[in-house]
Amino acid sequence: MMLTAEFFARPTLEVAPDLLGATLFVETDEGTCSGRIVEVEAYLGEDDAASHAARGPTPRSAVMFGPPGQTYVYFIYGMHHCLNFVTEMEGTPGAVLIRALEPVSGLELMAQRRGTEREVDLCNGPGKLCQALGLDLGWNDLSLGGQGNTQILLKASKELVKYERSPRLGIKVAADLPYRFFDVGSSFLSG
DNA sequence: TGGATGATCGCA
DNA sequence: GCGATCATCCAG
Repeated sequence: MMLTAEFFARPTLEVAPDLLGATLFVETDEGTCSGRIVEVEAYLGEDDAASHAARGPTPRSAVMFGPPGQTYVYFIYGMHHCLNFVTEMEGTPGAVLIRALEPVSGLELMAQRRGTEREVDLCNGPGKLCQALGLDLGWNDLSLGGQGNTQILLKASKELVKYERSPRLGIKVAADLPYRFFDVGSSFLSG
């Protein structure tokens, strides 16, 4: 069962834990890679100072105010990309940051892109997984599925994932909010 | 523990 | 325009 925009058209804090266990597929000219989502973070609107949407829409954050299910990919620290999926109804900002994956397929390609053979180091961080999957700004504001030889897909989980919450990592404001969700038993987490 | 490295955004 | 900031990663 593939996840569609409908899955994301609800409160961000409900979508975030439900994404745990889902499988993310990224198809490119080089091949297809996939991984099981084991760690995410929720970013809200004006009540969340750490969110790019906290001060209203900007050229970058406008995607977060758009229709649910769209990708939100941004460039940070001069060298890394981060992948989110937009949540909430159109007009209401929200997104879920994908922080870590358990590699499932395309490990050879991911290892080549990452420059390491260590399976545990391929996707255990938001920047790492974008590098492993070949994601950059060209993947921003895309719909799930779509057409052509490059596409991004999400397959729902059949299992019930046991997860925990914690404060989000790598932020200095709103650092107390417990908006990080992670698979308790996974050994592919970031941090 | 700090340096790389450049887009983004608020304010001038 | 300008400079502070940044949802990170890696070497040392």
